[in-house]
Amino acid sequence: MSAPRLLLVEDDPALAELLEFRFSAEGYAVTATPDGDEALLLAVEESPDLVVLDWMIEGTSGIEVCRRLRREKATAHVPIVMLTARGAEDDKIRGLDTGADDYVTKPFSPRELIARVNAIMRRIRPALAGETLSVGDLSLDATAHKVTRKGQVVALGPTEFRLLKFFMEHPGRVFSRGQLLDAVWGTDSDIELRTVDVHIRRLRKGIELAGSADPVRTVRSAGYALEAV
Amino acid sequence: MSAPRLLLVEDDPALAELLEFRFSAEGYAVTATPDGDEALLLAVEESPDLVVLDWMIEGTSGIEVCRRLRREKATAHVPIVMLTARGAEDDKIRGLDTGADDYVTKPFSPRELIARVNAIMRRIRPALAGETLSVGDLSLDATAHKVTRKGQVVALGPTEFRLLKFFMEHPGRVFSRGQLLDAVWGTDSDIELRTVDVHIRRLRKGIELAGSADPVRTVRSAGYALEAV
DNA sequence: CGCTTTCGTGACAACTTCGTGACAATGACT
DNA sequence: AGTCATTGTCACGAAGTTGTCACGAAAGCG
Repeated sequence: MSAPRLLLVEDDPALAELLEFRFSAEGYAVTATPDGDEALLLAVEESPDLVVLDWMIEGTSGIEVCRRLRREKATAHVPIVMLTARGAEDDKIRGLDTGADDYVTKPFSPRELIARVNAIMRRIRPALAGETLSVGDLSLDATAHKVTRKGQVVALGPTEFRLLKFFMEHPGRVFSRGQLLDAVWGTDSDIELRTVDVHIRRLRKGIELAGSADPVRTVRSAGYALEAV
Repeated sequence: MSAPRLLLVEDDPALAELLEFRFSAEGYAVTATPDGDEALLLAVEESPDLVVLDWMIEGTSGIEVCRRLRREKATAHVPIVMLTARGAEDDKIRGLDTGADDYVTKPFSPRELIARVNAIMRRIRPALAGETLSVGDLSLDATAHKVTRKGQVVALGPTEFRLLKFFMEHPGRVFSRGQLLDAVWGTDSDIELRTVDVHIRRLRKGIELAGSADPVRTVRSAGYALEAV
């Protein structure tokens, strides 16, 4: 599964940047624009999985963007989360049936918005549920116990899953076989160091993909690492 | 290892001291100030990796500090964790709106705050735990076990890696073959002195780069040194 | 300049470390 | 009981690394 695409339409530069950063960290591929007209173009070109739309924006107003998105066949069913100002117009806006899937009233916490977006994404694309680690073209959903590489779902054994998860929690860092045993098998396991090699091999075999390089790096006489970025 | 730097802005002396102690124990290099204006100066001077900011502080208010940090180019992307009073929902939310990355409501447990800070640190700087040595156009990441010269990744054998690391920990200093044997091979190694020459050669070959001078200096009848700067 | 000392270099055999296929033991599930 | 996936170990060969040596070049020195 490829990273879920998100179109962010917000004209406050500070807020836009913050949200773009947070959503990127959350594993979304974010496209941002402050302009309503440009948003309509981008919505068609990039076919995002979800649109976060500020009510007050330059160019075409947020609510108009919302209507037009619904009218266009290509974007008619994109989930839309509206950012609305708190105040007198609140009820009026809510009353208008523009087709938004959710509203978040300003001021809001990024965390709250992310939670709502994640909730919608889970509904649309169930595999996105829960906490998602993401390193390079790998992504791992801890709660759903699923791993994907470049969008392709990947089958791993329980041990390989834990091993990959540990690596993804510390991308780029080299771990000795002993450290991996402690972290993945448990501190009081009495297991041969070389056993790690075998599971590394099984992990590699599991996530191998034609045309893509092996992200697991072996560092001779030191251990293994998951290639960051 | 370059410890992650943390700027603590808190005007309650007891709480400040407690947090400073706990964060130090957690491995952070903590700079603390009770004053908002001073915090802005320190943020530029020390370029901390993260700022913990109390909402209610002397001098410039917490939220104003937050805004100004974002406005300054040097500090625009520093993660900020706000400490807010319970029930001050508006403050909390406005804090996030101005660019804080997370908030913790008082009263909180130090453990909770530390957990949040650690979480953000992991997200922002995954390789933070990794010390990266840097001498001239060489840089060495010990935890990732990677060496680069002018950005180019360089492949070294284990011994060459340790040798270079030792040199980079003492740039410019001349070491005799005996000293190098003790430092890189271990005190109780029974190895020919001339073997060092061979590994110096292998190191040179490994990091050689067209157009760049050899940073390894031979000091006749004394030993070797890594050219500083 | 000749002599001595010190260093750079290529070669190489001994040694480590790693990848891989196979296999038996285990436990879950039918 | 039987099937199946998973797991830990091992043995073997491939690949990389290491310490040593021999020889020649370079540097100091009277």
